[in-house]
Amino acid sequence: MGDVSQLATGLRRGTLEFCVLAMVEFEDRYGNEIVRRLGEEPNLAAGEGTIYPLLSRLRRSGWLESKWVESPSGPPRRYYGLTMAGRSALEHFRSEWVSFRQTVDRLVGTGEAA
Amino acid sequence: MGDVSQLATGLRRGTLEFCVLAMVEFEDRYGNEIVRRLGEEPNLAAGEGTIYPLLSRLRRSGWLESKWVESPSGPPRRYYGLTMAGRSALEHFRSEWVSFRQTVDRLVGTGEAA
DNA sequence: ACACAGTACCTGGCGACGCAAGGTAGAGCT
DNA sequence: AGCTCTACCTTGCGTCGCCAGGTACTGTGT
Repeated sequence: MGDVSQLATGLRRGTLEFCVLAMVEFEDRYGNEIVRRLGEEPNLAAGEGTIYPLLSRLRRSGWLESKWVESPSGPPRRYYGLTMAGRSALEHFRSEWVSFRQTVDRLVGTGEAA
Repeated sequence: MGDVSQLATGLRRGTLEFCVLAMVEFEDRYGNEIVRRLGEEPNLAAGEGTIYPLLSRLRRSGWLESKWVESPSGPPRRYYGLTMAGRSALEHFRSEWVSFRQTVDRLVGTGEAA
């Protein structure tokens, strides 16, 4: 567990799903696209084995909805978009995240333990 | 999983251990004390069943060391302190955290997906 | 002396989730 | 027909937070 490469993995937990929600907030996207875009974020890079199950979970939770769209070249894609519930979940996360971020900054940031 | 109360749980993952490291950076503390202090942090409250195994892991990882100290009233306490490795792990987390925090702020914060 | 509460430590089993590896299938090209 | 690229999904594993339960030492009241 003390492995350094595992550090980012732990941080992703509980945040990644909301980053995905945010990615489809204004524009529908499909799985492989999300994987590629996240791959460009140094701290959030996640493989297919992480994203596809995550998308399925979010769909089952009712936060995402999907529709199949034929690709101009290649197999059909499943496009995801936010549901009402997903939108409010994202909003809720935003406020929760601000609070959480501040707490961690205070405890860990400077070393001034509370 | 869509449960709201689970939100903070996911966020704690990968962060809690470094908050604990930070708590014993300048002063040795014992398990129950850490549980109580974390309980006062709204976003990081964690029970004994979380903290004691966490402390054991950090000890096995070589990031914490411990010594038994008799209590002025009550059973003996196991006090934890940072090792050299723990100190550098904490430093590493601090820089990693800043980077991670910025990425999440950018992706989720305003909704302006990258 | 005895029971009882308070403090302090630890563990077993469960569920959630990230992830590597492996699997299926359509589209296009030669 | 064979090959490659794209796209989707599943299986099995390890990690970790957490609930519930368990042990033990100390001090207090009767």
